[in-house]
Formats: sequence, structure tokens, C-alpha cells
Amino acid sequence: MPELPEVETVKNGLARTLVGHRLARVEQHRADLRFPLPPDFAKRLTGRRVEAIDRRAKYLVLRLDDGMVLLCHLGMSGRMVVTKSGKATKLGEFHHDTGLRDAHDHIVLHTDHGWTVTFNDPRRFGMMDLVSSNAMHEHKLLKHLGPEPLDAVFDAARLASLLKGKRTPIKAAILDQRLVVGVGNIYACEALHRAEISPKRLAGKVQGERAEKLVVAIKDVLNAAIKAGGSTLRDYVQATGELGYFQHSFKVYDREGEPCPRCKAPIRRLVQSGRSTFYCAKCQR
DNA sequence: CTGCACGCCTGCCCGC
DNA sequence: TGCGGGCAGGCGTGCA
Repeated sequence: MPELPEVETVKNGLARTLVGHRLARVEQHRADLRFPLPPDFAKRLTGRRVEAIDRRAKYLVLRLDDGMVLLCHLGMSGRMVVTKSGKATKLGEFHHDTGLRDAHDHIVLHTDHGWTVTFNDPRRFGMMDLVSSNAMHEHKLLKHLGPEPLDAVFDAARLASLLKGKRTPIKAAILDQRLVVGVGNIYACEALHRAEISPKRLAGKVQGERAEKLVVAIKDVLNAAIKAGGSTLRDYVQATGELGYFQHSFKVYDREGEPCPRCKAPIRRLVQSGRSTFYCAKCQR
């Protein structure tokens, strides 16, 4: 489910349920997700109070009352399903009154006030880890991450300098989490369309005016998507059951053959480093 | 160092 | 109806 706007939406949904509450019981149904879960994972979470929930890049950061942090990444197909008394609040199609568990419900957190948060991830590209709060930014998976795109420090000058001399296509560059975090395949396509930049343009040649337009496009598209509650694809459901609706605002993503909303030329699809890119060959240069 | 293909998984959709 | 191929919001690894 996740690019930055979806993770941000999940974060907000989880915060309402978890912050200020203790994890009275934790179910762990697998030893590993993408990576092995740490030893005594469920045991170490049990009894902890969730102090706050943050986001870094596409990682959820649950701050616990013992100075530890629960890091979660949703991968491609991970979801957090919030339920009460074993029933979905809405639309949680696999949480029936019977209490039957879905085959991909890997971790279930039960709070001290009768709510559950279920991490469900069919493809298991997601991850969870426990790390001390102090050491979090030195975590192997976090230490090379680039700037947050919505931070003020991420501006045209910063982007231009990050791209300078890069010989990869700009589409690949903005997907690279070492350059800037949070932008995934959908929002990369959408941001490049907004900025009228071809996904094939050499990253190093996105400078000056183009870098300015791209920074604005990235920030605008992410902010608009957050406001819409993220994008809901293939019937996936957000944390509390509400559906994000930004997918209705896609200009190019998954719209091959449809007319470009700006110039009416047909949207094209191409594959770059193994991933679909959707773009308008006429107005993106 | 850089850029890119591959693999990790399951599920769904399409064409035959 | 069944089956195979291609595709899917991510990212670490290993290769040239």
C-alpha cells in the first residue's frame, strides 16, 4: 500500500488507536517477514505503552515507553487493520465475528482498551524491527536515507545538487531513497507529469528552472495525496477502514492510452529499471 | 563509486 | 473452467 502519503495516513490512523495505550497482548504468527523478527519480539512488546507514532521515509516509528522504537515498513502489500472486539470497524472483510484469522495476519497488537491492530501482508515485503530510540538513525535500513521531501531543507538548490552529474534517468533518481525519501512509483510518475519533465531525461540535466518545478511538483502531489487520505488501489483498505481517494486524481499513473489531461496526447507506458512509467511524451520534456 | 537486473512473495487479471 | 504469463504502491543484494 505504501508511498509517503499512504504511510502518513496509516500513521495518523494508528495514532488515534494506539498512542497513550499499552499493548496488553501481542500475537506473532511468523518468525520472519522480509527479514527475521528480533528474538522475543512479542514478549518485548507486551506491556509497553505507545508514547507517539512518527514516520521516517516510508517507515512507521512507534515510540515505546522503554526507550525502544518499533520500526515497521509496509512493503508492497502491507496493511494495518484496526478493529474493536474482534470485529472490523468497517470494510475489514477478513475479520469476521467468528474470530477467524486471515492467513496473512502476521502480527496482532491487542491494546489495554480492547482494540486490535493487525499487520496483514500477503507478499511479506514488509518488515518490523525493535531498536533503541537513540540508535534508530544508525539502523542499517535508515542510515542512508535522504531528506524528507516535505521538509523545508528539501528545496530546488538541494535537489539540483543531489542530481548533479547523475547519469541515471530522472524517474529512477527520484525513486532512489538515498536522494529523497517517500516518493514511489505512482508519485514519481505524477510529479514528473506536473513538472512537465520527461521520465527519461538524464537526472544530471534537471537543474535550474526544471529542478525548481520538480521540487514544487513533488511537494504538491504528496501534500494533495495526504489531504485525500492517500491512494487506494486494488481495494486495499486504510488503517481504520476509510478509503483514500487520491487515485481519482491520477493524471498519468495506470492511464496508458488515455488522453493527457493537459495536452490530450495519449499517455504512454514504458518500463524503467523494471517498473512501469506512465507519461505524456508531448508535454513532458 | 555508479547504474541496473534480480529476487523476495502472493494474488489477481487477462488471454488462450 | 483451467492454466500460464505478466503484472503489482518496495528495496537490498550482487553484478558489470
